[in-house]
Amino acid sequence: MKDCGTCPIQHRAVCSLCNRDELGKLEAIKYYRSYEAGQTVLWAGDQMGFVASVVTGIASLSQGMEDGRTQMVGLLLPSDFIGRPGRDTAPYDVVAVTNLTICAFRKKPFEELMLTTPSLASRLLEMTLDELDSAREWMLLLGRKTALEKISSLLTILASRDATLYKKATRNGMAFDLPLTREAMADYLGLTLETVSRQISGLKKAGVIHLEGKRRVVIPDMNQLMTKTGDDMDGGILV
Amino acid sequence: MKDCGTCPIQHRAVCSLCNRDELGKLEAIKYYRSYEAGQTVLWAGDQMGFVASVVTGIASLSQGMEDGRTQMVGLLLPSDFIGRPGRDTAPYDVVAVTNLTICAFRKKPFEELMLTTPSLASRLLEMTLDELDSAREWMLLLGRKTALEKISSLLTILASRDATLYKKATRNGMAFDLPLTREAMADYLGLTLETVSRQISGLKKAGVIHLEGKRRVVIPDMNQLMTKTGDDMDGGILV
DNA sequence: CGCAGTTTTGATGGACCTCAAAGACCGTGG
DNA sequence: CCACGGTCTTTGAGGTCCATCAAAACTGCG
Repeated sequence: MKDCGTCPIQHRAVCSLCNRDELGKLEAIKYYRSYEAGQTVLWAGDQMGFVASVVTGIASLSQGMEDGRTQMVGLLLPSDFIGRPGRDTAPYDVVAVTNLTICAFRKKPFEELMLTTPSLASRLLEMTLDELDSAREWMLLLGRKTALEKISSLLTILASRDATLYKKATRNGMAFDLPLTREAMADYLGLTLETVSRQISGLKKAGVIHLEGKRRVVIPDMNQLMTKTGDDMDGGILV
Repeated sequence: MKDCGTCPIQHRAVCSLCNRDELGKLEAIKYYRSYEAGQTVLWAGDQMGFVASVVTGIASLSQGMEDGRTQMVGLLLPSDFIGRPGRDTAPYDVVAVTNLTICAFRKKPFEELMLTTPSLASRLLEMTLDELDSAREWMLLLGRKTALEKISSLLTILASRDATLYKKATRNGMAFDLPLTREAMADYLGLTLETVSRQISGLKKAGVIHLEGKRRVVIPDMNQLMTKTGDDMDGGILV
């Protein structure tokens, strides 16, 4: 996977607008790193020598309070960007949720390249604006949704991301793997792990979802799940 | 206030890195608009013909659910940016919290200017990354803090913003105006207005704050307020 | 004054947290 | 193969924080 030409995320990553020449310059300063599920990629406050794109796997961004309470503030999926040009310490803990591979760029040269490469800067702006939108959507979830709505929203999002990944539409009977532990879900949703577990059991008993083992979720009726999210469903296209 | 040279926010706004020549081009496509407190600047879903900087006053970004629940997802203060180049409908309601003046740029020409003006694009990226950080900080507040911690955090933030505005440090005995109604605070904090009122009464009874009228807040001991926020205080510099 | 909007205060209930223990899953080693 | 321990998950009982419902007090204004 040395070559950007065969990169699975090239069409969506920070480098997606770069031409062959610009990709060449990026290749010169890039290197891959892998982490196992559970490993910490960066601790909040660490010096960051690189910025990076997630190539495969999932990472989380988390913020903690002194007494141990933590809140996940972002899930990084393939093609998402880690780090911030112009700042040299990590603001959040970055943890590999699943096995993870990233395409890292040495920070200094990357920042220099940004100055002379509008296609890089403008794609990063676009991605950052998208992330800001997701963060704000999550604020609505954290501030106003009930536990049931939170869980349903998370499952809906994970289902549609899984569908996107395999280029399929969400549909009745679809199944996907839950990459997160109950605790990680709780941290993301602003709940306790017990509440997460109870709500999932509730959805299972109500027949909205089935579980195959602990980690595989089957959704017999996508519409039914979406009615539990509290969201407007006008945009929900079912197949 | 026609001239960017006398603009109070020029040094922090999206145009802060522009040279005289670039400012000239911006002046050609800009116009001021004013709104009274309570007026809606944009409805979610509206076509946006412009992007803008807040010059004076405060605006809020809010997201609503069908059943009426709402969550404020951002507070826009002087120098903050409204709108997103590359998208033409507003994602959130934008409401003038106080009397408000904005410096608007026609969207199409602004987008064209962005393509040829790196200082504009890079400043917007920087501002967007800062906003993303604030949004994530707010996620911690919404997901994990208690009502008392939420109120205390909001008061601390408003106090330090007020101090910044007048180029003073936060200090014991400082006073500032609460620009938000109880309901607006509740929408921002993910609480009900009754809970907001009760917590403020509690802080008042505990002597952590004093109220002069309903809207002016006096903070006799900034440190005491900050211990209520739940945050790490290592950075808190008192005068 | 009287009215509308905002804020305060009270009483009650419920959603979710906390504490606790048991059950399921999985790899390891006897 | 099964026993063993560790991790993750489920389930239960009880308590608390905050939402909800309701009404009164305050504010500003015609």
